[in-house]
Amino acid sequence: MDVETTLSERPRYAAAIADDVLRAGNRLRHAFLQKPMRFAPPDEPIVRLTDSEPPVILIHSGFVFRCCVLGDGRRAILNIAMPGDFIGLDHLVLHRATEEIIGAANRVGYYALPPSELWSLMARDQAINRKVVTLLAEMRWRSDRLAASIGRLDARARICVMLLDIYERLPRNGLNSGLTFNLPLTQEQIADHLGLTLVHVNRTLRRLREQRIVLIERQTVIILDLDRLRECAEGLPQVAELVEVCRNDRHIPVL
Amino acid sequence: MDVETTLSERPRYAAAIADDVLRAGNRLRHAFLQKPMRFAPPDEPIVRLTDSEPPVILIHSGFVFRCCVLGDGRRAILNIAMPGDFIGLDHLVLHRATEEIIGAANRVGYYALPPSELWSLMARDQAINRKVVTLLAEMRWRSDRLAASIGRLDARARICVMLLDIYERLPRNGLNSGLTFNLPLTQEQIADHLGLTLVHVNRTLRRLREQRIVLIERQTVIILDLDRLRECAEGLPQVAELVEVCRNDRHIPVL
DNA sequence: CGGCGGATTGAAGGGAATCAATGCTTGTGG
DNA sequence: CCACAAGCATTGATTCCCTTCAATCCGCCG
Repeated sequence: MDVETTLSERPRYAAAIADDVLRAGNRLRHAFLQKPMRFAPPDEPIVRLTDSEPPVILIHSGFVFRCCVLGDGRRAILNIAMPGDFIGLDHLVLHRATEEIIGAANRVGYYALPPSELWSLMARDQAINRKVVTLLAEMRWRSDRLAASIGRLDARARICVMLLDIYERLPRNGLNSGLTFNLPLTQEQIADHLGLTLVHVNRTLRRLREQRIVLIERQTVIILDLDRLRECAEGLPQVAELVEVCRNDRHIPVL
Repeated sequence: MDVETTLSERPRYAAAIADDVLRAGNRLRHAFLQKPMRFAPPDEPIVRLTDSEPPVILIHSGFVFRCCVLGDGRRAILNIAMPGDFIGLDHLVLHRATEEIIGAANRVGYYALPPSELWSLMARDQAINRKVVTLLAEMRWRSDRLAASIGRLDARARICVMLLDIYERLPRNGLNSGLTFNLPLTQEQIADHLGLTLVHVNRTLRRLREQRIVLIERQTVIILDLDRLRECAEGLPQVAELVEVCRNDRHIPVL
């Protein structure tokens, strides 16, 4: 593998702690599952900026994103999370959220754990502690990747990277992994995530459709030509080592 | 304070753990200071992609950045760190670096701690553990902020945000805090950091100079009009609460 | 001196934003 | 059941920020 392709591969975890972290991940999930499931209707933020002591969240169903609104009213979506993902780990150290956490389109089911409980869990169980550190590092890697993607790729490549990323995260989270999957995001939300405008996302999707690479209709993504999709996403190309990643990070689906 | 300005303020840490973390930060630094100081000549990476088991680093002198090269040879600089900053905390959980860590322009002095030693430190000392989690969360916030900045602001605003950010981090790290400071980055590196081209950075700097807002000459930044600089950086405006941040995060300078 | 990396500037082109108008679904209420 | 509104998707025309290509200049160093 080429040294140049680094930001593209998913990070690989040190072997010594991999299995350890794997099992700890399941214990961590288990702790969340003890909590009652909550639901957020669409358009109802899960975490608001005004909330004090916001919880850490494990998503059960539906897509969720973190977003912030800029001075001029424009919006930036920093992170898209799907069932099985944790979100809001920053709340471990922040007494107020820095971004809102909002459900996308459909109804969201989730488990919420207060930071204090997670801290004591981490203090008692060193492996869970490592899992949390691992999650934080992975999210940082993801944020960096987004910044590089927005800064250095054109609209077409950015969209392809995003779609491939979601496509490859789905099976990790125990979700359907076919070439067709559900993506409950509006084009405006995609635009806000990728630093584009709604209009330009639309045009770019049309071109991808005309070239028979990928088809997005309503909220369904159909990958028509996976190889060419990968080509388009090159620059920061995709996952070379899904196998090892799965070994290190697979978990019991929460669904 | 406006709810809309969130990603702009530095994160505020939960009061309960603030002092705790403050003292732990100094213990953490102390652990790094036990190591022999190392030096990296300019153009000599501190951490390479090929390194296995890369260390965590505390910077003593000089500026340092993390960067990755894309498929087409273009580069993305994801993070700029200055004396007093930690870098490479991701190496706690990665057995190979995802990005190179490179010194900028001048000679870099640093302390390096193997991940295994940091882990045992964290296991022994819960407060240090919290400090590390806090640092990781802060870096993620910084990465998110960069992504939002590149995605939603124009060249002028991006540059102003970057300059203000550095200007305000300097005193936190025990460095000179006047309106004039040293910025050992080439225009090309600034461009790679902000998702622009060298040429356009140059033009934008010229306009900022003509408007008598900020002057960059050689590697010296002179802020001519701090208020207007803040105006330009609006959108994700700057630090509203430097006081609280300092209280929570000031540390003994390592110089 | 010559070479080199960085900075500067001009001219031309393109990708994306903006402005604006029109469909298309969906949900709501009369 | 239809009318209507609202939100999202689609498309065209125009503008402009930024890139690309190219040339020059400057300070530095062997």
